[in-house]
Amino acid sequence: MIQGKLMKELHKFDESEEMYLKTIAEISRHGNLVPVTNIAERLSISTVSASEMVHRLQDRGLLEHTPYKGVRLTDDGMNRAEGILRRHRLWECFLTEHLGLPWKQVHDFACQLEHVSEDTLTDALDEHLGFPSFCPHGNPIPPTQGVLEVRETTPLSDLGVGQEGVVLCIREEDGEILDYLDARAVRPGSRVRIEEIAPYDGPRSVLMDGEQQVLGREVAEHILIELVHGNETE
Amino acid sequence: MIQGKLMKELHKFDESEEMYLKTIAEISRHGNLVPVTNIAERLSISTVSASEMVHRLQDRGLLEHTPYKGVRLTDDGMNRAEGILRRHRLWECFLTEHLGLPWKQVHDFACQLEHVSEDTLTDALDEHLGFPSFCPHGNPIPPTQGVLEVRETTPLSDLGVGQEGVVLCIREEDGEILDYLDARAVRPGSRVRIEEIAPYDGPRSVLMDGEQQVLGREVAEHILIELVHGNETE
DNA sequence: TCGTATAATTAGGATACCCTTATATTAACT
DNA sequence: AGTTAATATAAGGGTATCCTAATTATACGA
Repeated sequence: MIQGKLMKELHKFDESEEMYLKTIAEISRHGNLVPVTNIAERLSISTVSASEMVHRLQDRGLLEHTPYKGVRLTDDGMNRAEGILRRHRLWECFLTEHLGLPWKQVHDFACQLEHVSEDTLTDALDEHLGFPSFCPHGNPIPPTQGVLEVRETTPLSDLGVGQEGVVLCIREEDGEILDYLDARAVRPGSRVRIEEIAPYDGPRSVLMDGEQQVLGREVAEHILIELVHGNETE
Repeated sequence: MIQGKLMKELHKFDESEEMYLKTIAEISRHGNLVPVTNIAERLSISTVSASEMVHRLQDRGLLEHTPYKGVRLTDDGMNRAEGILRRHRLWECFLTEHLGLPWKQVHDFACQLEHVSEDTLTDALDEHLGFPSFCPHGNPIPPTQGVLEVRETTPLSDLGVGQEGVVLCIREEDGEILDYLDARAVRPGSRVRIEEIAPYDGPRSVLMDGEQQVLGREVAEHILIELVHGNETE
């Protein structure tokens, strides 16, 4: 395909591809296979389209698809994905610290900016920000090289009544939840204790930095905690 | 077309459309009709494609096409275009002042970033930068509302031997030239005097901030000057 | 082992851009 | 007025990505 230079550049970063890689990386977290269905769901596209694209990405050597099982990123794919997360989180730092924007906007804008940052730009940004290790939501920023530091975390939803911890990060795949938690001043570093859990694994009453709050289980699943005390998960 | 939310957002800003509008705005500068051929040329696409797109843009009410004459942006189109230039130039300020990147990269990155900045982001950036009036190359930054301030400028190529002036801005449509001039320390504010013009309207020998330089006519056309002295254009 | 729910694929379409080649049309100069 | 060069349009293609509906293949629990 012979095509104009300028217009070609528009598609250089292949945003669609990047969205897939990022999504897969976010879902897989623990190295397990990611069902194509989940990808489709998260991207709000049909399973047929997702399936098609998965094939394309496999052809490009970015992932491996085990039919009826799921998908796993190759090293190449993982590198790409981490690059995107890196860009995303660095931009989040900038948007938060320098522009003072609220979490929701920070996330949404970063979702756009992550696709238009070449390494030179990203690295310059990194330096400008003082090489931060975590995004405003507490997620680690993948380094240019080397392995992403993994921290031991427990979803708030797994804590039992009386257990205490400190918020390490909020899983940021979902923009909505960030808005919700931003408004409730739930931040990395917040001290939290479960006061009560409603029947049927229902909403949690928690003490968050001394403030009484009620959080649904779904929300609690997205808040990752470092246990304090010697308390074991129930 | 019913389509996924996330993926839809990828194309929300319609980069192609924006490239056309920006290009047309840059070429037209003086309110004249822009031949479709020129648009095609600048975007490095075929005239057929450009023609097609011009029709689309006309249908969208962004421009008016007078066959065999050219194209003119409507008010809507102009607003869109100025929005893009505003974003582009604000990002250029950021990339220059805060990240310390060289002109060429600044321009290239801004070309990407300009398509992914909503108003909220742009305005926050504007504030963060202290509401600058000009980009690093001296081009005015269109305000959110109100009219773009127009300055009286003369292309360096129009100056005669002995005439003097101050560089106001470099027309930044072309990334290459920025690299070239960056390396030669040609900046807004530089003092320049024409020492000699080679035959056939050839290369200019100029004194630029005391430095002897030779600049081709093409390049000189892109350097816009404010005349000093009472010197009239020859 | 069988049946069902889940996953994958096939078939047929749509859209937005882009391309080349060939054919009109018009402007503009002699 | 007539010819030419510039401009526009028509015809036929291509790619990437998405869709729905219908079909086929598989895994896994009863």
